[in-house]
Amino acid sequence: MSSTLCGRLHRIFRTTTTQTTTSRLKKATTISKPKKSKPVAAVPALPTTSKDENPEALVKRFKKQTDKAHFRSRHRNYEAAVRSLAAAGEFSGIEDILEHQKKYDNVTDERFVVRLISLYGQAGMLDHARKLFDEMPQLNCGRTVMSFNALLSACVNSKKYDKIGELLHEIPEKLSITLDVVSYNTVIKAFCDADSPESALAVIDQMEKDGLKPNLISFNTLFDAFYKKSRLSDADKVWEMMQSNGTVPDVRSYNPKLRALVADKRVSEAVKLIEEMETKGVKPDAFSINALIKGFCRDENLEEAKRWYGELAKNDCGRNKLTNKVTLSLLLPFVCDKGDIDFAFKLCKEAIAQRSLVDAANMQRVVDLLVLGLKGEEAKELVKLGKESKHYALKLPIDE
DNA sequence: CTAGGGTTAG
Repeated sequence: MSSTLCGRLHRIFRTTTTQTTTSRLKKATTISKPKKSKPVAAVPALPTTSKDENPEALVKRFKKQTDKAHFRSRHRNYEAAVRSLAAAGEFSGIEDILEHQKKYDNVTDERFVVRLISLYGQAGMLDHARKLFDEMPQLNCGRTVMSFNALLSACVNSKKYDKIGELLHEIPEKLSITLDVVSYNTVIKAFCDADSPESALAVIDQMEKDGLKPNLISFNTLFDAFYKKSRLSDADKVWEMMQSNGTVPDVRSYNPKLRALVADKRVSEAVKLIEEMETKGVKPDAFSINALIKGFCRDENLEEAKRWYGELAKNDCGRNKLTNKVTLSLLLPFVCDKGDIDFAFKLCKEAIAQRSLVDAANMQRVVDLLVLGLKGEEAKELVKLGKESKHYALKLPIDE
């Protein structure tokens, strides 16, 4: 059975690769070529906890820390280290710390190895991911569709889309692995990222023929791809498919549409869509509201931008640091441009209180504007708060 | 302890 399933899926991959999508897939492949010597890190640069530590020290410290079982159980620890090393281009350090993990008993646990495979993928180190997958039997660790899926996903994260067809051809049949919905969804994601949403649609067809039912994630992946390309009528067809599949949309189905409407300068329709979501019991989140804020900032509608920022706080979806950083980086320069110093001051205080990092130059601008606006006390307060937070070395203009 | 094989903006 498994051979039939993946044989068909592989055929879709092959056909689409040899037809219209060839150039696109090739292009997607060549895009990553120039960086071939240095793997592409798929993890966005986020503020890390251990900043400015030199890579050798980090590797050494990390290996010592992983002697503790408690430390090993927290995937976030691994992600932070790998992200930081990848950002520094220290791929041998990543290899060092991940290979080191083989000495722990955890390697017999497939879930643990899956985590390591996906870390290699996030660091853009697909060859290492593949090698680890191949070594699993020697490590006394059983392989199921779960580790195969981790490997597929590593292709997507390292943008090596052309490897997916090879893996589908080579592995499932040989290892008697039956593909599941996650496998198909990963292939859908690969086609979407490789700029071939048409092929991704073909995968949906194939999975239905193979007796697997597409799920929410299958459709949401397609929504994102079509709306990103402003292909609203294609996306409408996906809504119909979803409906006939009996799948109920969630907030992540609506968010790409909100962004597309805003990008198409249809902000009032986006607002209506938010209302529709609420009617249907789908609660808008920070992504939904940020889409609107972005539109109102662009249209220079200060009142509406402020109102929706208030909605963020009300819905308690402004808690996330990263989310807040995005909101504030949208809003702060705009509010300064509009000369609403009091609101800018409030935003800065909230940013500091929530420890969500915003661009230091933007915050300095607020200090300067406060001074210009004869609000010296507020300016001083902000400088003091920035200093206390240890994140901002703000200066009063008179200090210079 | 709660999670990490698959889906969001910049």
